[in-house]
Amino acid sequence: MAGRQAVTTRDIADQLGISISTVGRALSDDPRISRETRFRVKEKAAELGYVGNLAARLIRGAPSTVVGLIVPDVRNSFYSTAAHALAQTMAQHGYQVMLSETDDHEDNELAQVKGLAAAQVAGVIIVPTPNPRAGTVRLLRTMPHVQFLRQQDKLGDHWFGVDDRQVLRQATEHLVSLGHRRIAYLGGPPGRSTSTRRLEGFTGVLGADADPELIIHTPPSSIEDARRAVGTVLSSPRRPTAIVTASVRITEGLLQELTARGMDVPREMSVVGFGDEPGFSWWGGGLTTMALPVHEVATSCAMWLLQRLRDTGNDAPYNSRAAGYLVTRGSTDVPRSGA
Amino acid sequence: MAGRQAVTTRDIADQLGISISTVGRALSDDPRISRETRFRVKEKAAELGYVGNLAARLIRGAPSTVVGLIVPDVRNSFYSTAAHALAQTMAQHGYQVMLSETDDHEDNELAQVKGLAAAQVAGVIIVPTPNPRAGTVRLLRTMPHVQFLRQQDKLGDHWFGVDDRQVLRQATEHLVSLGHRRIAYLGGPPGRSTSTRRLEGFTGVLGADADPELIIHTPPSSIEDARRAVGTVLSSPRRPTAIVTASVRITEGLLQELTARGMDVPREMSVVGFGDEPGFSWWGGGLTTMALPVHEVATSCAMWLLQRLRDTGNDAPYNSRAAGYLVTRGSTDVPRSGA
DNA sequence: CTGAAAGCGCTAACAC
DNA sequence: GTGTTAGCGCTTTCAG
Repeated sequence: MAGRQAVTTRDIADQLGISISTVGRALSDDPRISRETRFRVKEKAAELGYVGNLAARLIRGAPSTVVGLIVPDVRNSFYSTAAHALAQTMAQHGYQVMLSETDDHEDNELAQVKGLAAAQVAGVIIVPTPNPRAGTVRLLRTMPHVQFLRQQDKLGDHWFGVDDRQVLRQATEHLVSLGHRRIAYLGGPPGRSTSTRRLEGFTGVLGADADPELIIHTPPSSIEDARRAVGTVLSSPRRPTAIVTASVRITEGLLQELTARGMDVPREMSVVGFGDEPGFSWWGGGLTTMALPVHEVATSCAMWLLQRLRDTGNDAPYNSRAAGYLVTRGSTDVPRSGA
Repeated sequence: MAGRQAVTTRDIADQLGISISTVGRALSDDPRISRETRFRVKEKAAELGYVGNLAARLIRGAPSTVVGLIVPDVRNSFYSTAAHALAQTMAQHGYQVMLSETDDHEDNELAQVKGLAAAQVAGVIIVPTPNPRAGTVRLLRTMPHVQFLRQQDKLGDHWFGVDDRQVLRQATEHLVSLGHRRIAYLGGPPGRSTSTRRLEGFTGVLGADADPELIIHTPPSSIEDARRAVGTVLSSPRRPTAIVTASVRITEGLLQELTARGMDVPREMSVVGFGDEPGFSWWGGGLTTMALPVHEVATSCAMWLLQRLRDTGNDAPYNSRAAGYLVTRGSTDVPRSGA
């Protein structure tokens, strides 16, 4: 690399033989500065490759132009979609995005929130861990923030997500309407707000027909555990005629396992997935699945935060719960033998 | 939100009736400060929820703890993988990651680089656009940076990527070894360094057998264009017995189109994909494809940058070209009729 | 062992 | 129309 030292307003002032404040004013198009001086300053700035020092502005009390995004893992398509929507929306409005991952560990979460606070971010969008540390809660209270997808009461009442209950309700209703009664549910363990509500959506529809033995909780991001769970379900004496899943990774595990076992879908087993990833459409005869408007939700979330940053007073609770929609493809059919 | 105002060292000093510098020293474990004072200061700091102001440190010349990542679009699995590897590695070493997207547009790229420069980032990892603006080049020269995946000579000689030529060579050799001669190539337009080298890998193996009519360039991130290209290839009078692709999205488009047409793979057509996305393993009888060690490459890239930030002197050229490997599944077989 | 003071780059009040 | 000055939060001399 070459010129380590960044050029400052002082450099410009010195080279032009004028004062630093004149330079500052010229650069910010202050009307008091003569057209000519303004021109000379800007020309020199361009020539030297001047780039303002945000840190210096920040310290003077200028509003920060950075927002933080805290997610478990960007590789998860929900979160990469969110990161994209956020980066896009924020860039359009002159903001920058700081990316933090928690790996769903509360200590990482706290460390990241501290980092963002130290960096003076203007606001934060967070997918909280199941049980945030007290420090995390306290720190977040000092900065504008919104929760995305997951919801944690202690973290305040600003939330953008999908209607998890509705999503699983609709998935389950679809199977029930086809005649299924013995349906297995593969989801994340309760504790995460999303998992809890998804399970509620499922049991809400199935009522007394819900068989506790066919409700299996696995770590929602482990494909391996999901595959094992599928094995358990299939070898159950009360083997189901259909399976619904409540996480993208679990869905992927399910598809892998069913493929490996050469299961005949939908003849032997109907399947409804969660989310609509690229490969889902060509799995077998196409996977029937619940598509989620993640991009839209993330964009709304970003827009709301922007608005919130402008209007520092407004702090009214805000909740947005977007609906998912069923994409019917080839993986669901009526049960072979009446359940 | 509550306490807008962040607490400063001054607040701590005032409340304890000591000087600001003592507080600063205590917080940084300066041995000159008595054990007791140090303790009182830290306790007070914790009580008030003190978080150092990075901007203030920065302006004093402290090294920045932020690195920038510039990618076309994080939703692309290559880049989300990179973002994850980077975030993870950097967090481990006390750095933070600023995420910038270019959407492959050079003006966005310039704007993002400017933003990162203004934010005083310590370094940058960039997937450059095909033709960076002069300003981008000039600005990048002033900060430590590494190129990731794509390579652009003007941007310097630090690069981490995969051996694109080798990847397409191996893919093509696999088909040739099965007996294919009439092979179509679906890749991005030359101009991007990666596309050029991938095409070279293909033509290098096929030599005189390469049929210009069967080499089709489409925007590497457009599934739609890829699908159309597949149509073109299939209706060609010199219809190929096999197809290789040179981008993930194009591969996805190909799979969709072949599925839609009910093509019998590998009997009617052999196919080798690019990258190994989750769904590829269950497409048809499994997609034979070139897997790429993106995570490993990204991690090395991050580690190298860290090292580079420490050792400010070292600026020797560094190139790393990781090999991809063939994953043989069910989508390739010997040609039905001798080519 | 602790305090006072300077200064990083920038802006805004206050001169002239 | 332009210059001077002060001060943001922090570290780092230089004095005690």
